[in-house]
Amino acid sequence: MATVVTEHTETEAAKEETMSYMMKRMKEKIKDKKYKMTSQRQVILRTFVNSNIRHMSAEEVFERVKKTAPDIGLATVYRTLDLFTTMDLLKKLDFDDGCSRYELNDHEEEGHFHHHLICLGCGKVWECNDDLLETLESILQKRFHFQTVDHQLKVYGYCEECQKKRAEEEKDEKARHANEE
Amino acid sequence: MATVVTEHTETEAAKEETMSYMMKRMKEKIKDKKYKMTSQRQVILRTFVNSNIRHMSAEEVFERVKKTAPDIGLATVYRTLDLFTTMDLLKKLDFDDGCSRYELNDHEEEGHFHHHLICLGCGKVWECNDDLLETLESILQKRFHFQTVDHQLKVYGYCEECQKKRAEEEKDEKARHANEE
DNA sequence: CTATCTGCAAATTGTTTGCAGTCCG
DNA sequence: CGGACTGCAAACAATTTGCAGATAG
Repeated sequence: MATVVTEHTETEAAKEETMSYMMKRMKEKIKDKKYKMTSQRQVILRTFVNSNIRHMSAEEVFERVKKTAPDIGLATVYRTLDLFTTMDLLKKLDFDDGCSRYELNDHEEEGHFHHHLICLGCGKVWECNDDLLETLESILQKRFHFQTVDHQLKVYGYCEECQKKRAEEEKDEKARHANEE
Repeated sequence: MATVVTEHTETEAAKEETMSYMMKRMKEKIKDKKYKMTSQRQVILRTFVNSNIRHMSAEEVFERVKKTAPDIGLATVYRTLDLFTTMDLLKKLDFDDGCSRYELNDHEEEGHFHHHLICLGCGKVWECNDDLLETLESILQKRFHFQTVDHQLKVYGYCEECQKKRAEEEKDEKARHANEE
């Protein structure tokens, strides 16, 4: 299973701000529907805001949350992540590493998507905020009459580091071949 | 689990051609490495070429292959699909419906990707061959020094049919609300 | 002949569900 | 108080693995 390491640098002040913003959104949306505000739900949301890791799997969230709330069950984590996803607080992602990942859905402005560069070498994931695809929707609408709600672009390739590694490996490979023959 | 229904119309003649082309590629690649040419592998590849269904899950392939080769095991199907994917004969896809799907990787020209429009209503998948993203790679290279090998764009939204359905449902919903109050 | 491949069954892994008890509103 | 929510354990579904026998080259 590839490790998805995406650091996220943010000042403490900025964190506070995101924190209260997300909390407010959660409280609004929870009141909106007939849901309840439980300690588990608060802790899980807080985990996303406080963590430097931007994309977390259910298991990762579970491990982190257990430190604050040791009695929590994995099933609750799954149920909460699911709920938050339908509430648009989180976004469910898939990096082909065998499990779903979730990230804070803090920029909810329409039409501003962000993409993921997934390194096939080390599995690291970069984020790329871009409006490259801004016009895509209108094209799809015209050509397929398809009403776009969201899209996810995954780009597979090699990061700078792995490009170097691979170049060296290839060199070694060739050297070995030359010796064998 | 959403059903992925993507029909693929092709004349018998075209099928024959794809068939022999794919078979040739398989034989080449199998000889290239130290792999062996088994009847199971041939049957599985043939299944992809002959089927009208473009994207198949392991289970679907298994069901189809069993008709020709009743003794085959599901594990073999998985192992073969995996092998074919690393051999670039197939492409592994993920439509978020709980299982991986595979499609024939017949157009191997670089830079010509095709995208999937996934309907959030009925789960149907459309294909959209397009060069919209042709310039993407060069931008990523410049900005992130990321060497792109492949990318996958998934577009979520509603197909024409489901747009109508949803409009009606909304109307009904409103009518019901009006009655209640 | 022998390394690769296969079928089978058992094991793993990520996720979901049923249920009895707990807790928010 | 009552329905929503929780933890637990059992259930599930997709995929993987170990192994003894089969088979391609």
